Amino acid sequence: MTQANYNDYPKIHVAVDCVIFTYDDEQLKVLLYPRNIEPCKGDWSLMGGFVGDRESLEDAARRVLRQTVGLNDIFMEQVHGFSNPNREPNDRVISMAFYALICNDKHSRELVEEHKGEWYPITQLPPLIFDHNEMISCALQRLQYKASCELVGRDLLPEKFTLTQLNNLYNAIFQRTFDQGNFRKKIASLKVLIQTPDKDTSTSKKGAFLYVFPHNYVATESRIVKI
Amino acid sequence: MTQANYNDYPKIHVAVDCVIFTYDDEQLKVLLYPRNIEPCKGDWSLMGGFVGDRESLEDAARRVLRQTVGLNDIFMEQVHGFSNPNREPNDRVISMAFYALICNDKHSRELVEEHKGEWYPITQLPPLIFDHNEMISCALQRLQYKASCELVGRDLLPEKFTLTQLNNLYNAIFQRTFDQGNFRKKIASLKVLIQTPDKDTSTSKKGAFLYVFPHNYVATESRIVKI
DNA sequence: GCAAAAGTGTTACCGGTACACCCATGT
DNA sequence: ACATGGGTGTACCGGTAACACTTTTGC
Repeated sequence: MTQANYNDYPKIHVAVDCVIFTYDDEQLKVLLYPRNIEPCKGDWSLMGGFVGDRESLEDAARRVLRQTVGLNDIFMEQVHGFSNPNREPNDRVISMAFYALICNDKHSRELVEEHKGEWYPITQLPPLIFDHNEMISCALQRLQYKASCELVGRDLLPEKFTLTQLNNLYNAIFQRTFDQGNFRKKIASLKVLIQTPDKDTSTSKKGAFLYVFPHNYVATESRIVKI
Repeated sequence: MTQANYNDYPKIHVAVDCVIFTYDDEQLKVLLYPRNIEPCKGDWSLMGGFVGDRESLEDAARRVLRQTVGLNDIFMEQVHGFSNPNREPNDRVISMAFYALICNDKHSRELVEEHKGEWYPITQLPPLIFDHNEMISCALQRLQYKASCELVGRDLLPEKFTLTQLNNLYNAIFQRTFDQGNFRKKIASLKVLIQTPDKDTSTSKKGAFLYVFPHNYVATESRIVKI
């Protein structure tokens, strides 16, 4: 009886790299780090880590995120596997890119600073090591796709937010402007957000109603944005 | 000067598994194989293979496809990485699922028979080993997404085909029926297919015009199907 | 003539877009 | 009163869906 014997097959270093998005100052931003080892020491890169022996890709990504921004329950999704044998000059590493969405006011700024992390607007990214720029492009595409199918505010905005904030978030994600009136109508038609009695008066005299996501919001059935 | 030293990090077996789609008998079908080693010997599975030391995931998938259906230039795309440490009972393997589209009349039936491959309609899949059923679900979703953004007939239909055939292909992919008149209008509006002078008379007395894709067709700008 | 598949036409409706307009309020 | 951002209303246009209809041909 033939038994599976995988010993003859090569084993390979497997890593994850995280495209961490946040929304701050009306911009979609990505968290970058100066690489601390040669080659390319000091160049900008995504935060990553190797996958452990008994660890799934998702577990590895969660671990990296915990160590990077100090958060446990983060929305996170596979983007693409990068596996060109020459993608790293020194050694052979296959890396799975992930993207994650975090609220700007919930993560640990101390942890980020400790590793000299910097938030870069998606529109003003520096050159990154290896294929990390490509990872970010792929991640943005995924985020746009997700945002076109469902409301993504829960993961990027504060608990309570105004429709204008949500509108601006979508502007930032798709790098275009959505008409205010039409955007509000669309959101209203989805019937998912809950209007609170509270108003935000920081940006207007009239004050804008604050909205929240329902507790168990998963996804909407209908498309939010045509892509 | 700190140099990258990855020796301390674990190495892992990496594999690819291929969801090979074809269109035959008005059905979308997937190629399955009886597993030839224990555990689960004889159970249905996708065709896969380990990734070589100096091989990208894509190269490994192409190699598997060549060995499986005897074709070189196949449309093929990453689906998702499956990495649960316990996904295979005997050993730890991370597998990248790919999906591929092949014309039913171009692949090598001898090769397929040699390994006892069987084409199963997507609607009548048997239970598969490990997480292979999940791989197929993910692959179908990807295919539907692709087919919603661009015409996929080139990879699944014969060189020349009728609009009814294309209509039926879309019915099979989305597992619903598209109205004949509306579908034809949609295809016409895309202005990508080229009508040949030839007709297919095998399924009708009147005969239906045969169409071809232009040589360098890549993708349409506008959506074909709302999803 | 009739059946069957190919192919065209008609109409109603829904949703997106553009844009004008009203509302509330602090200064 | 007026500027500012919040919020609403309207009119148009294009695409989609449902469905009826015509065409061609073999039997």
